Amino acid sequence: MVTIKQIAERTGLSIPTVGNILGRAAQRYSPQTREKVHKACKDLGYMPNASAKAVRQGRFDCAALVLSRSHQRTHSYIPIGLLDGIDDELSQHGMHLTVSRLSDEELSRHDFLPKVLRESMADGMIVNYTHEIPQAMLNLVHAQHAPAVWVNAQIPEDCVFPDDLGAARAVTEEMIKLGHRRIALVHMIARLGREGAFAKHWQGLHYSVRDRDEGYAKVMKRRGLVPRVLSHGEFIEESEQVDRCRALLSAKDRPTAVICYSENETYSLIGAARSLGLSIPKDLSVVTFAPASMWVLGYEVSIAAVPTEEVGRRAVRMLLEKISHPARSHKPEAVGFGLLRCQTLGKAPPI
Amino acid sequence: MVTIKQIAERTGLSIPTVGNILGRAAQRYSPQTREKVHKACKDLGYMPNASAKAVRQGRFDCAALVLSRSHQRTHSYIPIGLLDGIDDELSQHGMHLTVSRLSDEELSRHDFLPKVLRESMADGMIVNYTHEIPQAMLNLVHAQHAPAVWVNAQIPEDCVFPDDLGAARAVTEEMIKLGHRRIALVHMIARLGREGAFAKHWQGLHYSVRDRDEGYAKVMKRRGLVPRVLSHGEFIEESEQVDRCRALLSAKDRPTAVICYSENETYSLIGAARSLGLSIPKDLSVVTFAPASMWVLGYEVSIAAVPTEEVGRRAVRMLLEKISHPARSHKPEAVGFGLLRCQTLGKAPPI
DNA sequence: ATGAAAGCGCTAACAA
DNA sequence: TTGTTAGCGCTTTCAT
Repeated sequence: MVTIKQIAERTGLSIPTVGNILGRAAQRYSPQTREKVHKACKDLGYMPNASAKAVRQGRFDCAALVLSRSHQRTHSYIPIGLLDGIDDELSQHGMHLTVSRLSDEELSRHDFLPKVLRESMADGMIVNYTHEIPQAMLNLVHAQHAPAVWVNAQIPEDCVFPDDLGAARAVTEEMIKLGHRRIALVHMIARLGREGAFAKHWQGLHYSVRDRDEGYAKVMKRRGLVPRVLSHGEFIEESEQVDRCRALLSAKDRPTAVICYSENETYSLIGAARSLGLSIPKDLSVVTFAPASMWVLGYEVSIAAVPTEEVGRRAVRMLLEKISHPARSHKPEAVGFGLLRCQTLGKAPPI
Repeated sequence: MVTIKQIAERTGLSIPTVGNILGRAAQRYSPQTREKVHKACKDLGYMPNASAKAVRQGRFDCAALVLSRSHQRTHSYIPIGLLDGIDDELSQHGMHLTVSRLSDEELSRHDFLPKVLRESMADGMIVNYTHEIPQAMLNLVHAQHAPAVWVNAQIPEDCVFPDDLGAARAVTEEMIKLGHRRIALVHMIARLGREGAFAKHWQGLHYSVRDRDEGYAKVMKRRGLVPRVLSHGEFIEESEQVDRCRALLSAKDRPTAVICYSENETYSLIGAARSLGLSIPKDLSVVTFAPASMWVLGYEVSIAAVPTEEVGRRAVRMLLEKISHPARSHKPEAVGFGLLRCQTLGKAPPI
């Protein structure tokens, strides 16, 4: 490892001189000296040691992202947008990111915690522990003595999450504006855990399940329309999902517009629609919640675009605030969705 | 921040005593003293400062994961398995992970590099820069003076990647063993960049495109069969993909088995098959490359399971080797796929 | 414009 | 069994 000491020796200057020139006080020195130092650095391939700086400054210039690992099977992906948003915003402030995953089992065993939670190495944490946040998790974060911001979760304070409620409302309103009256919400609730249990009363489900349902249902009722949901409170085997969609779409009073909870439902629904000879969007409009535009069976689907990247950015900004003023707490921030209108959303057919 | 100094003051012991008790030399001290120290730590909420340790030990106990950001639009996801594999293996060795993304544009601007590449903060790096690795990238990594391992890329040394060649061979062999003769490979090459250009001769494409094609084609030829690929050397609009699959499947000599490059093709292909009334796997077998099992229109699709997690683990092991012995270089490691047989792979229909 | 001295939190060698 | 001393790489006064 090349150190400023070596640069000092090579240039015949003192250690602080080199440090100052490479740091914030460069203008105090003569151009020649500066040049000499920079040349030596280039020659030797010097890079500052982030840890030494951190020790001295009492600040890591680092944020930790804690990811929940509990639902690995069902959520095979990390929203890359979250990483993008977080990392972009962090690097604008000269900070970097360390990442760690934490499973439910590890929550209890204090001897088996990830390093990020055992040692201090970050100025704050962004916690992506979205489903019901266990007390043990709150304790762990508290034990860190570091400011924390939750993403993708609704808690009383210090959290940033996509505004699923507003988005569901907006999509429903938009469909009604297009003349739709029979609008359904399709959400095949996934099996929770190994035992095949599923949630009652939203228990153990991500808040978006409740909020998307609620936003949709409230607007429907306010307009005097009847909400129809396939299918909360019931677990549907993957193998049956298409059939259930077919049943929904072949009923006499079939919906003319469907809001899908996510990509999964969209594939089944559009597949079912095609197999019934329904054409999109003439006979059926489809909008789905998704992070980015998606093509299904030749259609570019209209999207309520989950603002994952913006959530990341806002979380970082909130975290930086908290790092500066640890005492202050912040109100929950709901980040608005974009509504991306593509081929699959159109006027209601005449009835 | 709570330091061992404060623990020392509170317990009336010396700083090194506290440090030793919390570190590797605990057994040298009396149970009472140890207990006193541990109690004080718990009371004050002490956590060791990772940076201070790093400075002193000349070792960060940290690996950096550098992600390419270049194909953000098309690759909206990070394979979580990679993170899982890397982080699991790292934490078994008391190390943690920092993450950074790097776009093609940033490669050139040395003033706009991510911190991980400007400062030293990791003992080594895992580089996930999969498409043609630019010289600038190699220079950057070299400038770090830190050992590096590439994942998901084929370079002359120090890389770990999924064995797409072997997997394609294995899948093709398996289909032939089941009696299939007319086997096709479906891969709708994605548009590269904004201009809609697409690759010739695999240029600018991920190695898996070439290797999956090659593995498939070689086995076909060796068995005296004719490889049929939809469609290399041609860019197919998303809106046309289903129609192209329909064309493929409605020809008189239609394939009885299809290997899909990825999820995308699988949706289109199975959609087309269903719309033609083909039943799966009676009339048509389907296998796709994918990270995990997937359900499409009611079928659980047979999978060549990309061993992303294992790639991560192996990369870490190779990296640790390199950290211990920086001079040694390692031969490329190809990690085998699992073949997950589900509903969509069956015997060839009688012709 | 440059350097000397001190110290961040932790650890390792050695002394007592 | 415990304490002393020294030092990792860097930054921050404060002299010169």
